Amino acid sequence: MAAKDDDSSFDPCENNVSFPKIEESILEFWKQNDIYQQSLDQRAGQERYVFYEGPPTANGKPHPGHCLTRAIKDLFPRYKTMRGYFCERKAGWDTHGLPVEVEVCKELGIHAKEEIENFGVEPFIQKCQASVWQYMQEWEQLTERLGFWVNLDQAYVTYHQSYVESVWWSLKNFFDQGLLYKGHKIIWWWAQGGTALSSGEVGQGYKTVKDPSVYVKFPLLEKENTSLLVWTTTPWTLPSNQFAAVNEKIDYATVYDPQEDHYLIFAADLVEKIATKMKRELEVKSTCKGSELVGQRYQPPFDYFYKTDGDQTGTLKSGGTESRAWRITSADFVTTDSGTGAVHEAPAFGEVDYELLVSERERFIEGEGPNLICPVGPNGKFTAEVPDFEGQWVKDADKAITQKLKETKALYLLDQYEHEYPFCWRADDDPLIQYPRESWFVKTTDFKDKMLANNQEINWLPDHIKNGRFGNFLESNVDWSLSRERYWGTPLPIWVCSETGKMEAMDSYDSLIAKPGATGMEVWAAAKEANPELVEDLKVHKPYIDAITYDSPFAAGATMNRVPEVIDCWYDSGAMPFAQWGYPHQGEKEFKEQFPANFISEALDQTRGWFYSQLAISTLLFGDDPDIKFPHPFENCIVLGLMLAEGYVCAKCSHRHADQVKKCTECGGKVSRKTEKMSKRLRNYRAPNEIFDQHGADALRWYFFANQPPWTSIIYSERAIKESIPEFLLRLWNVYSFFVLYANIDGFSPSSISAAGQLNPEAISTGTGCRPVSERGELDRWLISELNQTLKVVTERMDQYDNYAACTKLSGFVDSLSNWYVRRSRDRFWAEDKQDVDKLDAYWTLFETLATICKAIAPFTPFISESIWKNLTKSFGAGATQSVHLCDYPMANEGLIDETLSRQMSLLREIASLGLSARMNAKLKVRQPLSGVTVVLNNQTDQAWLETHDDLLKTELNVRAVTYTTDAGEYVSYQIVPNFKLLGPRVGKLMPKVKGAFAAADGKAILESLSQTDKAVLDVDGTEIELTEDDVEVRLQANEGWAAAQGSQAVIVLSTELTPELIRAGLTRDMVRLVQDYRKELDLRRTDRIRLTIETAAEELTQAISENQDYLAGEVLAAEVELGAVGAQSVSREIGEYALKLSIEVV
RNA sequence: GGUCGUGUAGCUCAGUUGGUUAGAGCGCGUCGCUGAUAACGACGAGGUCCCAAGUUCGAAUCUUGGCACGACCA
Repeated sequence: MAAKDDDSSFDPCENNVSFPKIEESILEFWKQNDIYQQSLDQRAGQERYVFYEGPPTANGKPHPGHCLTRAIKDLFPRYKTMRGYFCERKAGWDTHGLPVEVEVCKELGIHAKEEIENFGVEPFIQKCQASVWQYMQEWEQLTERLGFWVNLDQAYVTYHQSYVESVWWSLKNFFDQGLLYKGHKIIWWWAQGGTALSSGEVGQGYKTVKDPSVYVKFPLLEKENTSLLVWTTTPWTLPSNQFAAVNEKIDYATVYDPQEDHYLIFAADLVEKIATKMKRELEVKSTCKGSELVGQRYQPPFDYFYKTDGDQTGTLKSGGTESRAWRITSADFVTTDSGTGAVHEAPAFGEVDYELLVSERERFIEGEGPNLICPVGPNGKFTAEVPDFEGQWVKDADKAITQKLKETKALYLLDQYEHEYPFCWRADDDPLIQYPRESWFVKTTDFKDKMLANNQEINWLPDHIKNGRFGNFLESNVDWSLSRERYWGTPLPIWVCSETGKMEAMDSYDSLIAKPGATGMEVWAAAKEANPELVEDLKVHKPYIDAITYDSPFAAGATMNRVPEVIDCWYDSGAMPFAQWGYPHQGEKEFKEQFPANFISEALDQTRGWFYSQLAISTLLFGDDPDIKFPHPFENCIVLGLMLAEGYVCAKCSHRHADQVKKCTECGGKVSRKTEKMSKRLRNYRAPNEIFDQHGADALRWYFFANQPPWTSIIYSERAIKESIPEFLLRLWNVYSFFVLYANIDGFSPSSISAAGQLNPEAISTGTGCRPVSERGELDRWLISELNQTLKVVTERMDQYDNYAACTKLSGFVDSLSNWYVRRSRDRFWAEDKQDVDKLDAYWTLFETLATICKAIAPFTPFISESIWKNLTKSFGAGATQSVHLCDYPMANEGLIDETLSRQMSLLREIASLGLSARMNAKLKVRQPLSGVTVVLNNQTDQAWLETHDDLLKTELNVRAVTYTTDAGEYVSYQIVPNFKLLGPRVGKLMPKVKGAFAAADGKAILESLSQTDKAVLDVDGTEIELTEDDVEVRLQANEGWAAAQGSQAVIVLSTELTPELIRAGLTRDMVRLVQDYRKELDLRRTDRIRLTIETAAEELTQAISENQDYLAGEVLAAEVELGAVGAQSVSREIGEYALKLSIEVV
């Protein structure tokens, strides 16, 4: 954008604008001048707008979904800053947890926990810490390139000591209140990784798999030759069987299998199904309710425990005794959807099974109920209690167990069953198992009501999240399973007495080492000495923290040792409202000033993640504080939809194509468009950087903001991103470059403005030749009115976090600006007299509009607006605000909104559009002047106004005259229709008849009656209905035979008769076009004056030219127009059937 | 199976409290413009508003029940 002419007020715009190139230079400008910091400094002391950054993990590459979150996170803080708020934006990084460990394991080529232990926890942790920053650069680059203004230099990091200690403080708080407890639960267990997974993590790993489906005979002890037929998809749990469950309400059949000469009991509804599967005739002997089966004893398929404990009984609380296990019980969850209607229960390996055990145990007096059978180790392998399968990984043992069942004839049927089963989300091949485990829990269930109340006060967008997904999740709240038996995470700050088992929680490193007898700190000191590069923060991590012990206050001579667990990394991120400041050990001021957040935003998958962890921790910690009102820790939350990729997939061979092609490049098959999940594996999306390089960050941002509400799923389609450019960015750019072009040609300069500052309307009004808006022409007043109307809507919508509606409004305005204001004002800019008042009005109006709209779009498309701003303010030097992002957001001046004018102009535009439509239908090109049009309005309210705009219509439609008529019976017929909204409630059921009566009535007569007496009477089946003007809507129907077009408010009729004079005028316009073409061909400057010579034998042309010589000369900037022989430098052209030669000479 | 959401033009989506000609952009077609020019504009074709029942004078809109898709959870 090098200035060719330093005298001009604006740098010329390049013809072929490259947004990515502009953006690079703007980034440089922001950096050089520290605009972000300035935008903050300028608001210091103002009311805060608090934003929390949900920390991403930087150990993977950022993908398009991150662009969306970062774009939305940028939009509202920018907007609010311009609205005058002080909005600091602290970046953050989520650094702990399984994802990091798994990455490091991959790098090391190891997998299981034992392998990590063999590698050594200390070097492993060090690797984790380093790995966290692996893609840091890419993240920072993306953040900057997208224009996401956030303070990266002072980012919070979840592994930092201060952060960890904040988390400790909150945990100690819970511990001291008894809210942190160790419990025994069935959890989803990742055996290879040796850790539990949270429900959110489990949810991410479901896959469809085929598992064996086994139907096993459980012989009943009290019934000869009869078995309960039990079904399971996890044969490996059968050795641990403790009960069989039926549903009391279901009917069970006793069937006879002749082939085996054996009786089987299972759900009556399933007899046919199972008979089909077995390809056997099964004979139903009798049926009974499930309740009749309850209590019967059976022999389990494996006797590892049964052989010793099979006869044990216990005393019931209700009196009497019952066998402890291996009998039929009842459970509601048993259905006949699949299987046999009888379910095998291994309480160790199923949550519902475990609950059943617990409720069974409660029937017995203390100590006499059934114990939990669990012959599987934490590594997922069978223990010595099951010698036949000892050491086998349970899932692998399925086969051997099935084989064994076959041998003992316990197996009745073997089948396959397809279902969803969870796998470890980070290690795809590892199936999870349900497993009993001791784990630390946070007692969130005690706070359910408070969390629900807190939730009610949050403004969720979209609002169905509140009582839908999030609300439901809170309703079914279970205690937070907090601990992880892993390595890289915030250590659980609890120390246990070696003697008494009593525990204490620590809230900081200092308070820990200040404990009497504290020792073990030298382990860290030694490591640090060996490697001074080690970051200090590691000292609060495993294994260093584990080394620290102190004297037990509970028993003399005993030591306090830390428990081995680390915590769920969701807890880390949920603690960020206070932990980002290190509160309460430090940062109290910052915390108090910036709690709660006004605004956060993440994608839908964070419902159970960050949204929940924040709300839960905050409610537990601060929910009872009378000074802290709900909602906290966030007030407004935009829940973004998932981002989908667009793919082109061959129907035949499934080959994937990156771009839209019709035929498959591999097999020639038909390729169809498909939207699907983004997947690293399929590489079905373009890297964000490629989008930035080709289309620019503003294009991507605008696409995100303006194409759909942010909570719908967004298709990341390069094609769509590209297409959104001409619609808005380029259109605005064209208007702007049009302005710059002519302002420079005319020497228009805004530099006369005193105190330019932010180029507010008041400042602009001081410019030389700038008249008050009220004195300017209609078109100018209309534009300013639309502009203010736009600002009004945009600020209203943005205050409601509705960026989509705001963008729609902005886009509509830019369209009006380009396609009506500039188009209709072009000749004003071309006026000869540089001091012409109307011309200056046009410049000032357009200048003000550009300056204002540029500020209005700044939060959305920060680059292009900055670029325009810099050029518009070029002539003021330091007199104008340096960056558009340092300006206040433009607010509507409602006094300048003229609703009537707006309505009238839209009517005028409709009439113009109808005129063009009529021309089109009559095949009369716009270049051909016509003698006139006749306009017939449905409603005369605005006729007088329209009549004052004849000139505009004349130019737009290229006609000589515009006439309005009310008596247009010749051209149109009047059709009247009822105003349903008004008449409906009044006449009720009569409405269909009224409608008929309207159709049958003489429209014109009724209209006349209305216009004369303000009322009319309609006869509907003998009932007279009195009508007022409002009850009737008029529709005009153009009669046949006219070149006419009808719209909702008017009919336009063209005079199609072409006089020779009109034809010649048309020829002249053709001539103008030819000359302009030729000028361009000769590469003349726009301001070059020429001598034009035309040579033609066509009489019609000669006459046309001489008749319209002045017009022609004016249009093509010809000093002279000569009819006669051309010289050697000429071209031959044709207009219709006429041939001619042209020559041009610059004078 | 449960919860939530979505279903409107070839594609992506709007459609305010129910009101009778259902809109936009892109794409497509036809044409125009040629001093915003590797732009720009106009016009047009294209819709059983997923289906069914109900409420109502009147339903894309409200109710109920289906169907399909998606997400989350079991």
